[in-house]
Amino acid sequence: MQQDFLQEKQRKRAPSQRALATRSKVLDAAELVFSRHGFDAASMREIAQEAGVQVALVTHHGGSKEELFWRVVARRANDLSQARIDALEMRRFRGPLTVHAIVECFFAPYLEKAETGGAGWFAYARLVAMVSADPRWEDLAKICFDPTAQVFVDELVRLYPAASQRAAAAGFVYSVSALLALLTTEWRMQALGDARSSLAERFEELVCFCAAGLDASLSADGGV
Amino acid sequence: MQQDFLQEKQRKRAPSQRALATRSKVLDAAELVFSRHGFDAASMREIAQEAGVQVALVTHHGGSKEELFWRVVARRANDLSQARIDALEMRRFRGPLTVHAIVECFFAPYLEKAETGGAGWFAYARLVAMVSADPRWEDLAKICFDPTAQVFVDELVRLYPAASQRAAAAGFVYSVSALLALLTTEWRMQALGDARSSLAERFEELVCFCAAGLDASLSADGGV
DNA sequence: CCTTATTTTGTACGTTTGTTCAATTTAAAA
DNA sequence: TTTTAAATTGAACAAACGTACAAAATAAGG
Repeated sequence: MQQDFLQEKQRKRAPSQRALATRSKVLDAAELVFSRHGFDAASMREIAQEAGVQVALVTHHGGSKEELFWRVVARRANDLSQARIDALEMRRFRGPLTVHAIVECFFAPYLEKAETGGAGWFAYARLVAMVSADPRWEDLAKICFDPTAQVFVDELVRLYPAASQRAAAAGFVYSVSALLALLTTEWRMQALGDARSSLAERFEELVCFCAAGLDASLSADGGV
Repeated sequence: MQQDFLQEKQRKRAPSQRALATRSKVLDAAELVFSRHGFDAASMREIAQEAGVQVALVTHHGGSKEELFWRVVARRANDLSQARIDALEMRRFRGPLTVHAIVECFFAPYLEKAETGGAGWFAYARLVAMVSADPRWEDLAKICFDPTAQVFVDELVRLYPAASQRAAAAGFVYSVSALLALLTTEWRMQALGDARSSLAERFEELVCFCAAGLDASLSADGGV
């Protein structure tokens, strides 16, 4: 479902361990630099420098700049999507789903990965925000994000049969945008509020926010 | 409060009417092109072509590319901020404020301008989203957006005395991010939902979403 | 009308960009 | 060990970028 939108050319030999390591370094560096400057302001040369390799190696492992961005985004997308689907399935065994539970199953897996998986996941959140905001990445979003999103939207519709698919999708987009705001615009919040709090606390607070918002807008919805 | 962060050089003559017209054309074109491609992918040459003038004229009226972006954002910021403050003041006369009313006073003025003020306001929403998402524009946001935002956050704190300033600011940021999502990522929603609806309908739905979310997260908040 | 500040034109400069390619080194496969 | 596919190097390319500047055209102020 994920490896087939830009396949490698056919190989006659297995890649060396060093080659695999460099490929990882390149993708890590690209992830970091893309998240730092955005797609356009990021340069292949800075990515190369960050990875400690030659510029041509970035092209060799990542393809064109645009292909490289696709690869970086797609690399973590499967992992995260699977964790979300799993969380939803697990949650089903513990009784009927609530809005709060649905939102939590979508949000929590990222939090877990971000807290245990290192800085890469934090950079990744910024990339997701870029993809979600820029129509230029519409196809990428369609492939990497939409299938999982659709599962959760469907779950919302099942919970609010009177609500329209459109309203559920809208509420879901609002929720995700709030999540991305939490992850990417801490500087904005610190400018408006004072004290700090842990990431986990803010997550729980956000889940409440979104669950209540979804409940209100989907309960009120006429269902056209 | 708004014209003094990048002043013009002192003039000995009033600008001609043609000059003012071209300046407007340049700012309009810049607004359009910035919103189309983002700051980095936008080029001074495309802005010039869009405005139908020479490249050097864009520099002459807008300054450097970065200064030009500041001018474009600041141009509508005052107008919109004033409308929001006015809406809040007007609303006070009609009885005590509710969360729903506070959110509506912040959201509605933009809707009104977008529906009557032409395509520029739609492009402007994308610029606001860029400024809000990119730390590079922190100072710009601080000058153009924060004062008004602070007023609304304070209003929330007044309504929920037990809630912390931090929680109120977070809820406000979530709400604004959802508003920007509504205005800038219609393509994402259409991918997940089916039927369409009017902008005004979606606005009212979003106000419900945010009001309920704010109420839930600010009522639950311990108030540290 | 005359003066000259300002606006507009046209062009050019130096830099950085993404991408390409031949040569060299490395290591998988036989 | 030999072969050779793959990885890596280093350099170069044309194109596009933001910016600067002198010359020409325009119009405000007196």
